[in-house]
Amino acid sequence: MKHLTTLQRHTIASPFGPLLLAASDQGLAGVWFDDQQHRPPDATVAAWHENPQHPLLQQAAQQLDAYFQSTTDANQLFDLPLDLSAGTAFQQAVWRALLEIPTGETHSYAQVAQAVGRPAAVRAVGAAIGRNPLTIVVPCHRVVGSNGALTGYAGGLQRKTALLAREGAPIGINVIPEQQQ
Amino acid sequence: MKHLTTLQRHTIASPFGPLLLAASDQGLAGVWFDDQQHRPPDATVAAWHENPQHPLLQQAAQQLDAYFQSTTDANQLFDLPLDLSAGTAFQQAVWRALLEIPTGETHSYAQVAQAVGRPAAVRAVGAAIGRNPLTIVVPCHRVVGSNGALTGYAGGLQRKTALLAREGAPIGINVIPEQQQ
DNA sequence: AGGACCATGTCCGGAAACGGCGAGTCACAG
DNA sequence: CTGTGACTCGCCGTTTCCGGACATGGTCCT
Repeated sequence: MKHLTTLQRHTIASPFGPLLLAASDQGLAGVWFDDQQHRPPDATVAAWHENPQHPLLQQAAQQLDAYFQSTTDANQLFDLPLDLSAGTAFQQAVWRALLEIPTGETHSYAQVAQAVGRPAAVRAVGAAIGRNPLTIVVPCHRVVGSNGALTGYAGGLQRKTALLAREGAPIGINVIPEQQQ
Repeated sequence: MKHLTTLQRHTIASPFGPLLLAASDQGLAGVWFDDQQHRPPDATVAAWHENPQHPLLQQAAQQLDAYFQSTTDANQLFDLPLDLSAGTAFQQAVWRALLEIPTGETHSYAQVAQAVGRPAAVRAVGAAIGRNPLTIVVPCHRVVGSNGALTGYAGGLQRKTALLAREGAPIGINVIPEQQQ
């Protein structure tokens, strides 16, 4: 991931743990769980400007709250400008493809690979999805193995399962009991 | 059963219910009851070409009609080219062995196993007979347990009994009253 | 520039389960 | 003493299932 500079940041609470939000002047640039993988290093985050007043951050916080509270019907959430410029061209293509997956559905990594026009780049897609900087907002949790296995989630399989469950998506096989995270 | 492609099909009526006929360019490839076990899936059948005019299918239909109408004397019925290529080598051997059983007789699974040179492969013979793609034409209904029990029939024991009865074959023991099908 | 890493998917081979059985055993009637 | 019937167990080709071995393509690291 490219180095992100000059960001505004703010941390909010969520049912799944604290969320760190980050915004550039282009749009929302980051949503991370405190303890997730591929999070920007603390040193980097410390250099950003803590700013609870930032309009975009407030807006994002509000929409996330709405997402967490709506127990059932959840459509067309998240209407925000996004700044995906931190990713490579390929990664951005993948992330954008994720935005097309409707709530309550799951696609396979192969399907996503197909969607970005690189049918064989399946593992690369997996890698790209793993680096998704916008947890929840870019629904990387809606991608599962073609056999239905959850296979992975930067925030932990526990959270992936919970997110899918509350979206009403069909949850596939083998949610490995232990070894989550 | 291997995947059969590019077949011509036609469904005819019979005293035992509708029969689906299928022909390849090698010969008659299938005769199934609508509701029998081990029938090709509907999706597969749908891909075949409905063709009532096909000479072989017409011929088969005619010979089947003759079989159903001849109340008593029924010899050397069914003079048709058969396409058994859908089966494994073993299955084909078994099916060919069935063709040797004269009308009005029954053989045991053990006898058939003997006939194909695998005296011990008795259960395997049973399995192979169960997959017979050419009901009636390949007389799998003429095989009963060595103690005379009917034991099984993909089209239902009801039909097996009736077929044997009208062929004048000795019907063995225990035609289980209920549980026919 | 080269090589290792992966939130995958496919293919292949071995192992186990599954039958349209039959022979052998045992327990009970007649 | 025969004869039945319920049960167990070995039989063997097929099917299904499972685990391991790859190919794959972008990134990241050296």
